[in-house]
Amino acid sequence: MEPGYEALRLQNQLCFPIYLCAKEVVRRYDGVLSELSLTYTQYLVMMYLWERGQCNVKELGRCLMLDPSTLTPLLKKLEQKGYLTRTRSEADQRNLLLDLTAEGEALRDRALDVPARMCGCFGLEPEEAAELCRLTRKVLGNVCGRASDK
Amino acid sequence: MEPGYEALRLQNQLCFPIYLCAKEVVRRYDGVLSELSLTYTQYLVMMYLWERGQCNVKELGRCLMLDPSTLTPLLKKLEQKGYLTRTRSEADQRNLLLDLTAEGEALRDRALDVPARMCGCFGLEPEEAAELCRLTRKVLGNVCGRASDK
DNA sequence: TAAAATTAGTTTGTACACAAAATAATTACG
DNA sequence: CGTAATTATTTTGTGTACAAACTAATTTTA
Repeated sequence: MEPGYEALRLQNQLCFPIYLCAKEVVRRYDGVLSELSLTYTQYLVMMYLWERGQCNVKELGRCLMLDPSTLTPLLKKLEQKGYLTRTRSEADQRNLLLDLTAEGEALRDRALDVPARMCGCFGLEPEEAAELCRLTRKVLGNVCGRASDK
Repeated sequence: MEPGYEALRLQNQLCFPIYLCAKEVVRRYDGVLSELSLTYTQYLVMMYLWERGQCNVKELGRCLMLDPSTLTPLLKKLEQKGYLTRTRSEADQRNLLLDLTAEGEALRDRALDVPARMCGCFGLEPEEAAELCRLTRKVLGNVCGRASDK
């Protein structure tokens, strides 16, 4: 109708399908992960710990790109569920050390089929999945790099 | 190290770059949109209203894929900022009609350069952007369709 | 047409997500 | 060595985001 506003049309925004896609994927994960008493973000934390073992909040936040103020309450919840312990480092009391409990370790086996179940519902061919991975990583690299914004 | 857990490695999760990409893109938008006193989600609502004009909460939620309970407080904030009005429909008091104010309409011109500024920081070639759009829409279609999960 | 079912929106509760400020511990420096 | 600067985490405040329960209005139906 009005000219000059095409760029502002919702259907022309690349950000919109990206935003929706991420939101719905996370939602689908949450449905499956509820069986393990985990949310999507909690699942990311557990994957990190299963793979790398003990770490502190800063390192976890750097690898998952999460703010420490997001992690503090989340880690307390995982501790309450009995999946990890939070202990101040002897060497440097500023560092909070995160360690899996036996129950946290055991959860790994119960999570083994989650990736396959979720990947199946994406409905992408293998090459498409690889390309989606490449493109999202590319955008991520550009958007996060210090901006030459203006 | 341990065998059998490759599928659970963070680097093998397609969901992770999708999740990060969306989060960082929204964050970048928020930075730019703060000049207009809008958040990313509020910007989506304004784009819908700029394009389609009056609507009710249900229709807005259907098109933006947002829960009405997310929209209620968000719309109250947009009303407080003076960008829209919330009025019960005469014909059917259940419907809450959303209308742009003059200030809300005027905001459209101030938002005109947002798409170009943001698109530029994605750093994608036009074909890549088109492919990313296609792939995220495809995943969205599969993930949202009633699940043949299990 | 009066009760039942449906519909639209709001409220409540839980869980991210991050900026900014605050706190506590350690390191650097004068 | 003692104070300033730095570092790691937590707290506070704001803003989504959705499930479930709730309210009010309308439509269906017995």
